[in-house]
Parts: sequence; C-alpha cells; structure tokens
Amino acid sequence: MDIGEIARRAGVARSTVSYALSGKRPVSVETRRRIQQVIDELDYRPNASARALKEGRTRTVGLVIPPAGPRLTSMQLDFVGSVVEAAARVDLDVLLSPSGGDRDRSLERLISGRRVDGVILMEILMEDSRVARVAQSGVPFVTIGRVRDPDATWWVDMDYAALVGRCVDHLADLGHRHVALVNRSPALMAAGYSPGHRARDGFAEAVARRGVSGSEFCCEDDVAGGERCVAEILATRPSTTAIVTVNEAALPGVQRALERAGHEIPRTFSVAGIAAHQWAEEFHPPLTAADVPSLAMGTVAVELLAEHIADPDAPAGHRLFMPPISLRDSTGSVPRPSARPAFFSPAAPRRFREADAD
Amino acid sequence: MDIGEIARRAGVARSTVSYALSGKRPVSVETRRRIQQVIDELDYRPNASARALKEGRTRTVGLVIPPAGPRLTSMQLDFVGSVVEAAARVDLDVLLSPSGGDRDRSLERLISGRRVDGVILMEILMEDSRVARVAQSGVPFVTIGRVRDPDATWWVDMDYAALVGRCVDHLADLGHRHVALVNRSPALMAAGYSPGHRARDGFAEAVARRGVSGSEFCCEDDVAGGERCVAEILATRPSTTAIVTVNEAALPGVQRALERAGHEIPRTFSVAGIAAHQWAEEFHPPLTAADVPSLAMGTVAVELLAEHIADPDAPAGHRLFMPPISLRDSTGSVPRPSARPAFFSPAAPRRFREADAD
DNA sequence: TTGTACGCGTTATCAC
DNA sequence: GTGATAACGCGTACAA
Repeated sequence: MDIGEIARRAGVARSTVSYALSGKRPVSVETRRRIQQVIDELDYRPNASARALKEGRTRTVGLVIPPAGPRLTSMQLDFVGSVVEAAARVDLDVLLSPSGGDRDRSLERLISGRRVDGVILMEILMEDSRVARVAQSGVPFVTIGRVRDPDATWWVDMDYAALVGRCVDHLADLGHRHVALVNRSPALMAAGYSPGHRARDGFAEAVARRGVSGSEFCCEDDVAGGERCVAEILATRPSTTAIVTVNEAALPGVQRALERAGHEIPRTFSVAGIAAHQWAEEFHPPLTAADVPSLAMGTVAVELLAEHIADPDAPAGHRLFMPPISLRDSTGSVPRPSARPAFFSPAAPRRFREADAD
Repeated sequence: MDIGEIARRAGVARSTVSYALSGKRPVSVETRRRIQQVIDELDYRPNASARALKEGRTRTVGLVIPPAGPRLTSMQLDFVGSVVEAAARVDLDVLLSPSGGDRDRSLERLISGRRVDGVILMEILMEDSRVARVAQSGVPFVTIGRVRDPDATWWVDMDYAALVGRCVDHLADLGHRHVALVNRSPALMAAGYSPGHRARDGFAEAVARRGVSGSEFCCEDDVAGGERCVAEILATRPSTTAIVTVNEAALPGVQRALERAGHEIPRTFSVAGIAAHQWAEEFHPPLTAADVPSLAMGTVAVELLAEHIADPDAPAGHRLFMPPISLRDSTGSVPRPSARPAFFSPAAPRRFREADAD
C-alpha cells in the first residue's frame, strides 16, 4: 500500500500524489479529487520510516523518565501525561526511554539511532550525566527541572528555592520560630536531585533571613517515611511548631504521625509546602501549598522543544514557574504553649481526638 | 556518520560493515576488530529509519493509554512503567498514544504509518472501538484487560469477577450478611469499562451463591467520591457491615468516611477488595485485598506481544491473573449489634475515637 | 505533471 | 573470507 500503488490506481505519477498530499506544488482539483478518493478507499498513509529517512526528521520526541525502580511518583506521572498530551496536540509522537544513566541502551538508541527530533528529560540532577550525554549528541533537548548551571540549556522549572522561602515567610509571619523542612529522600539528595537541593538552599536562606530556627530532614518518599520523619522531628526538635514539606508522597504519613502525636492541624501544628494539587487537597485539612503546575510545565516543555527543533541556533529558552501559594487550612498562628498537647511524644499511642473547632 | 563513513575509515566495503554488525556472513576477527574500533570511535549506530524501512519492522511497540483527561491513576501508571521497563529489557522502544477513540490521530499514525510492530492497549472496554480499529489494521496487539468476547484476541487480565467473588466469600465466612460493592465511576461503567462490569457480575454471582444481600454503588475515582459513596451506603443500607471495593483511588475517602461515622475497622466494619499493593498498605488499617500484579501483567503483555509479532499466525495467547487475597487487618467477624457505634450516621460530626484495641 | 536522483542500511550476486 | 556493485524499501523534491 505504498505511494506507487496510489499513483497507479489514480493514473498519475508518484510525485503528483506526493504534491497533492503536501500541497507544495499546485495540483488540479480534478486530479487531487481522484487521488484523494483512492487514498480514502485504501486508507493510505505514508510510511513513517520512509518519510523520516527522506526528511531527516521523525516527528517524534523522546521523553527520558527515571527507571520505574520503586515506582513512578504521581508527580512524575503528571509530567508524562501532560507531555504526551501536549505533544499529541501538535501531532508529535512520544518515545519513552527509561534511563537512569548516560549509557542506557534505550537512550543511546534514541540519540544515535536518530529516532527522535528532540528529547525532554525530567527528574534532573544538579550534575546530570543524561543531560550531558544528550547535550554532547547535539540533539535538541529541554529539561523539566534544571542542572546546576543551566544558562546554556533549554529548561522549564519551578522555583523551589523561592517557594520554600515563601512558605517559611508565611509561617514566620504567623509567629512560628522553629520550622522543619521535610525534604526528599537521602538517596535522592545524595544523587544531587535538583529540586531537593534548591529547596534546601531556599530554606537555609529564608530561615537566616527571618531569624527563625530551621532544621532539615531528608525523608523517604512514601507514607512510612513521612511517619518516621515526623516522629524524628518531634523527638529531636520538640520546639518545632511548623513543617515545610516538598515531599508529597510522604504527606499521608506526615498527617498520620502528627495526629498520632496528638496534634491538631492547624491549631497546634502548621504544615505548608509544595505538592501536586491533588495531594494538597487530599491532605487533612487541605494543605496550604504551592501547587506544582505539572500540566503547564509539560505543555511548555513541549513548546520550547518545538521551538528549539525549529531553530537549533536560537538562544536557549527558559521558563521558571512560580505558582502562588494557595492558602488552605493547614497553617495557623503559632500555638500558645498551653495549646500544645500535654502528652505528645512520637511513640505515644493515640488516645482520642478533640472535636473540630466550630 | 553513515555506514559508508565507517567503511571508508576502516578500509572495507559498506557491505562488510553491515555483515560484521549483523553476523549474517562470517567476517575475520581482524577485520571485525578494525570495524568495531571505528564504530566505537565515532559512536556510530545505524539510522533507525533506514533500517526500519529496509527491514519492514521498527523495533518499536505502541502503548495506547487513555487521554490524561482528569489524570492517569496510579494503577494505570504502574502499567505504563512496567510495560516500558519490560520493553526496554528486550530492546524495544515504546511509543505512547493517548487515544480515547478509534480515529485518534496519534493511533492512526501508529497503525497506518507503520510506526510500530505491535500495540498494547489498556483500560479496555467491553466493546472497545480502539481494539476494533487495531484488530482491523492487522497490526499485532495485546490488551491489558479484555473485551467482552476475547477468545480471538491476545490479552492479559486479572480475574475481577472471581476475585470479587472471593472477597464476598471471605466476608460471608466471617458472618457478614449485608455487603456493599464499591465499584468504579458511573461514567466508566456507562462506557462499558471492563473490570467494573466483571466486578459487578462476580459480585452478583457471589452474593446469590452465598445467600447474602448485596448492593452495588458506583463511586467516583477519587477521595471525595469515596467519602460520598460510603455516606450513601451507610444512609441507604444501614445494615451493611462490610464493603468490597475495586476502586482504589477512593480508598482514602472510604476510610475517612467510615472513621467519621464512628466506625472502627475491622471491629465494627470490614473492608476488602482489589487494589495496588501500595494502596492496600497505605489503607488504615492495611487492607485485606488482592494486590493488582501490575508489574507482572505489564511484563507478560510485552512477552505475549513479542510472541505475537514473531509469529502472527500463532493462536491467540492469554494470561489470566488470579493473585491471592492478602489477609491484612481490615476484615473481621461481623460485629455483634452492641459493638456498632450508637450514634453512627453519615452526616454525624466526628466526636471522638475509641482507643485502639489492645 | 512526469521522471528520477536521493536518503541509508540491508542483502543478493559475482568475483577474487 | 572479503570486496565491489547494485537493487530494494518509500516518500520527497528538483529538473525537465
């Protein structure tokens, strides 16, 4: 079912069919009609490989995701979903590459096999060997997140440092003097995970600026990790009255551990942070947080990549998102000492919970 | 950087390079070494489009996912992750196609543009137009989930009907006489979503067989939906003492609503169901459930597809998963009437919670 | 409009 | 065992 077949049945030359389809040369209406009719009949569509070979582009972009290892987090998934949707809207296909290192076979195939016109990378490390590999290959790419020194590369990111700083500001304004940062897992931090490090820096800057005391805790990215982490905070920093968290997967555990310790949010303890909208709303009570605009970020990443592909020599484009912090119900003014539960201790069994304030 | 370049630098013929790479003709060790050296130096890899054009296969599979619409659920995400990983292990690339209907442009590109050697579809409906479209195209495909009449197609699925039946059995054995099924959303059911319908059938069969009373509730796939649904169950079927749920996204809401109504799981109310391992473990208390083996299912889907591609005429392969129900802590014997909370009512404000049983 | 060279890797053919 | 040559797959775009 190739273009020659169409040409034969329509009684024209192969090139005429091609021009009729592309419109790059005028074709008489009558001829075009005959050709279109045959095409519809046979449901013909040009062979993508032949076209890619000739045109030198594949109309495909690669999306490098972390190897599923433990599992993809819902935020990562949101990015995947939004990138795929945005790409589909402009008729680009998305090839997935689960690559953790710079020599993963699937990444090599994408790049040196010229399977894609461009690449989007996510879950970026401060020094990222995958980014280095793609950069070296010369294939246009955009990162969701950014490396330590990102000026020369195309990226879209969220301003973790500033947003964490704003959370600290918000809590300091409410009178909190002892704030803890619940950051991402030790393994991720050790790998140089970029949002974690920028959150760390922003936190340090903000607590210094506001003159409050702050301690950082690296927390496994799951519910159990959140429980352990809060227990540790309450045990080692008992004066803490508020948490800033960038670890959304730990949120249910954070909530559970605080409840178990007898805390009532926000009356006796405040929590703010950065999280996907969904997680913020499912927190109990709804979490005061900067909602990760994953949909917009994925969309913009595709737009930037399309620009970059169209003009490889254009100066690198960037887009730093700074979503507002949505005030929900998880932050309040610092508790008077008497309002703190008398019996709280990380291991204390749950006894009761007071009625909700009216 | 084409094969001619390699040949020139290695001082051999183009065909010799090709043969050295494919092994389809013996090449002396010395020549092979020289060629390999040049290849390593230049990091050469054959152009995927040219190869695909010549060989008639792309070494790529398509994965049709539902349009991200509201959002992909974590179970869907697990399937995507496991399929991509499994494919990468056998050096297959995965092209994502967010397609809800049978004429989505991206699905058409995959199929008639011959971009893929085979297709995996997920979130299958009883009558699925995407499946029909792919079947008609002649491209090999495997479904995760299955259509109403699946004998002729390749699929991997979980036995929702039997597993829901087992949950009912388990609850009936514990003495429960009034059981509710928390099914997927009304919209999904109306669309003919296959797991939902098989769950419905299995439930109806099991309650009849066991002579218990059962009612089905279709529940939105989110936390708020779970809360509303449980409220409705408690209001309209107050004799209900146990729930079977196949709606994992609603689980946190189910838990919250039961707590709010004064129930203590499993002492005064039992919950069992089907859910991803993660969700089951995060339920409070951990949920007695059949864990969706998404990793195994994705892997087997890729294996079946590879088989199907290798031998298009082989009889259709199937694999029905029937994971055991993991007994955790959310089911118990039916409460004596006195053990039921005196004040429970769906809208009752939370007052207190009794201490955990020791 | 038509004829045809081209993009690039694979493979068959024939010769050394 | 290896080299050289050419045909092939299929759409594109230039020259005629």
